[in-house]
Amino acid sequence: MKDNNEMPGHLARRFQQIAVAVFLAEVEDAGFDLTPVQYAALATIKANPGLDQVTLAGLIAYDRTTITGVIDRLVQKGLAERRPSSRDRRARELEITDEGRRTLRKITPAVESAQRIMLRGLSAKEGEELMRLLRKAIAAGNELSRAPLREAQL
Amino acid sequence: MKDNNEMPGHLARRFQQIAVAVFLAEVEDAGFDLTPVQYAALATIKANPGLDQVTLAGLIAYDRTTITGVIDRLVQKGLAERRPSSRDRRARELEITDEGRRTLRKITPAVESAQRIMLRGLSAKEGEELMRLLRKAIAAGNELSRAPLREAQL
DNA sequence: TACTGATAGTCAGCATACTGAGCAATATCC
DNA sequence: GGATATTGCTCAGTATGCTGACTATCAGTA
Repeated sequence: MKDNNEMPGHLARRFQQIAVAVFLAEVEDAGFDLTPVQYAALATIKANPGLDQVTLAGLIAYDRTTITGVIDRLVQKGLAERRPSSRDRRARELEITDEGRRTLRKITPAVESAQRIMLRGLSAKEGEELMRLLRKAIAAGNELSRAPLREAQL
Repeated sequence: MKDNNEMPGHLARRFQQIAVAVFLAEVEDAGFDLTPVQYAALATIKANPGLDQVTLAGLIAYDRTTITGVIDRLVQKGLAERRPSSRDRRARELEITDEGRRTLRKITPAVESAQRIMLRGLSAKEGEELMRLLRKAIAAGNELSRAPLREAQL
C-alpha cells in the first residue's frame, strides 16, 4: 500500500481538519461562536441580500440539504432572517440582521488570522502557489461532487 | 470581505469535498461500499496487525472518539476484528480478516484511480508540488487539531 | 500497598455532508 | 389549459469529526 503522504485524498482530509481547528480556535479566542461553514454562509448572505437558499448553497458549494441546518443555526443565533419569497412561494429569502453585520465586522480579524495560521509552515510564495494549485484542482473537479460551485443567476 | 478563493480554509474544504466524492464514486464503480476513512483504517490495521485503537487513530490522525464508530462499521462488515488485549485490559487489539484482506486487494485500483482523478486538473509536476505543499503545511499545523498524527510506539 | 495521575475506550450531544424520498409550487410543452 | 417536468425546500437516515464526561485500568510514587 502507498504511504498516506502520497495520497492527495488523505492530505486533503488532514489539511481541512487543521483548517477547521485553527478557525474555531481563533474565532473562540475573539469571543465568538461561529463555525467556518456558518461564517461563509453569513458573509455570502450579507454580500447578496435577499438571495434564496439554493443560490446561497451554490455560491459556497454546500449541499442543499446541509444549508437548511446551517441557516437554522444562524437564525437561531439571531444573525440572519429567513422569510418567504414574494416572487416564488417555494423559496425563502435570506437577510443578514444588524447583529449579524456586527458579528461579521468584529470577527474578521480572527478569520484572517486563521487563514495565516493554517499556512504558517509555508513562505508567502508557497502559500500563494498552494492556493493556486488548489483552485486549479477544484475547478477541474467542480462537477464531481453533489454540491458544485454555481454562479449567481442574474 | 475577501473572495472565498483567497481563503485557504475554503479551498481546503472544497478540495476535500471533491476528494471524498471521487473516492466514493470510484469505489462504488468497483462494486464496493467503503468510505475513505474506513479504507485508511483498514489499510493501517493490515500494515500493523494487533495494534490498539489509540495507536490506529494516531497513525491516521483520527480522533479517538471517531475511530470507535469507524471500527464498529468495519467489524460489522466483517472486514476487521476487535478483541481484548492480553497485555492491557483497557485496550482492544485490531486485526484484519481474510475478507478484509480480499477487499483491500480488490479495491486498490479504484483507490489509486480516485487519487489520479482528484488531481486531473493538474500536470504531474503540479500534482507533486501540491502534495509537497500540503505535507509541509500539515506538518506545521499537526499539533493544532485535537487528532494530530502520531508515530507508532515501539 | 494505598494514592495519584495518566491512559484506553465509550457515550451523549452537536455540526457538517451526503443519499434518497417527498411535498408544494413553478415552468414548460402539447 | 392541462399534463408533465423541474425546482425549492425539508426530512429521515448514515457517516465523519469534534467537545466533554465517564468508567476501567494501568503506572508511578509515597
